[in-house]
Amino acid sequence: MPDLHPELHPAGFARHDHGQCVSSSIQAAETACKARGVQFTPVRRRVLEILAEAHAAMGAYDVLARLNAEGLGSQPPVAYRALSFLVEQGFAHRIERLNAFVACAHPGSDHSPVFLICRACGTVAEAEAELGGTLHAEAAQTGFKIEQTVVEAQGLCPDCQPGLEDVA
Amino acid sequence: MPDLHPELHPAGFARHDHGQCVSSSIQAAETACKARGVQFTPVRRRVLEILAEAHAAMGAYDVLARLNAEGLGSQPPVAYRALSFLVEQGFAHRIERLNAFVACAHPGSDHSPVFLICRACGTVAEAEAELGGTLHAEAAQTGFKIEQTVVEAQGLCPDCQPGLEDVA
DNA sequence: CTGTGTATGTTATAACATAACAAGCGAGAA
DNA sequence: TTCTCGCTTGTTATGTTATAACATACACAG
Repeated sequence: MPDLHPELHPAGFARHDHGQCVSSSIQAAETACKARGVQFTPVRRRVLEILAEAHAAMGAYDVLARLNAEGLGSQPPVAYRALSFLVEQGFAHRIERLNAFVACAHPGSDHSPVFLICRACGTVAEAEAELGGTLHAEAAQTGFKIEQTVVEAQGLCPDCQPGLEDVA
Repeated sequence: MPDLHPELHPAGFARHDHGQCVSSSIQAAETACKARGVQFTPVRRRVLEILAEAHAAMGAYDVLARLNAEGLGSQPPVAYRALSFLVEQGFAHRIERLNAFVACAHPGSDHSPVFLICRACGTVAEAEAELGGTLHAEAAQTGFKIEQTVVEAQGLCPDCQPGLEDVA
């Protein structure tokens, strides 16, 4: 994997109250878990916090290193299990392109996300897009029944485009 | 990786002359290479043939096994280099979701493909879609400059849908 | 013939992911 | 209480995907 600079550019291309968005992620997850009767355990909670704080894609082993530093688990399955749980429940997403994970930016709403991945700073922004309909329609013509879609765009975020600062 | 059944369902959801589509892939690649002044070496040609014949996504190590059986290379870099070349030149595509590769179904035309991946039989169909415009427009609002997109839909192809045969 | 560029061969290892089984623990039944 | 059931976590081991780094070969221009 190329270096993801997981700590840089903690915003989705816009400054915002970061502590707030972390705590709202956690709160949404807590509420949803209660409603669904699933457990929001310390490991799961902490992994979601780690992802939300990073506000960028993190590899499973990066997450694991954090957990390990805090005594919450040291072997890959611990991280993968927590990440799988978060993805299943819709609290986080997997970025196929990067073999990495991000906290969901729109927790609670049922959505099919579109990711904008900056190749310079590694920031991942989650957009909502209208592709679902178009795609389903196109697929229907061939008889294909879509269950799930992955849409990932790679490019340069506003902060990393030439003209303002360095070209990277 | 889940089993990809690389030999099954050799069509993009439609019967067609298979030998023909293989040879047209090869021919298009040969022409393009000549035009661009890059080499279409035996290994590269054979890898493209292997992908085109399979007409499904194949992992790099599956391709490597074939090469190895034919004495064309036995180490991972051989396969990865050839695959990278084919992807760069637009003769093949990488399916992120599957960590696998397919021969391009529309060689020659500059396109941003959409893949329909059947979770039951592993067939991968390549569609053209109009998403590029929509996506660019949405991204432009945030100031993000898209360079490349990945669109992959997973579901059931016509042959694998319940009602006709087994549900899988 | 010699240097340069491109491709391939080979070794080794990095990075990502999961199978399989053991152990802990809370909730509800007996 | 005590059992046992289901779920979560701990741990070992291994499987799978991918690349770094360096050596070799070969064609072609100078």
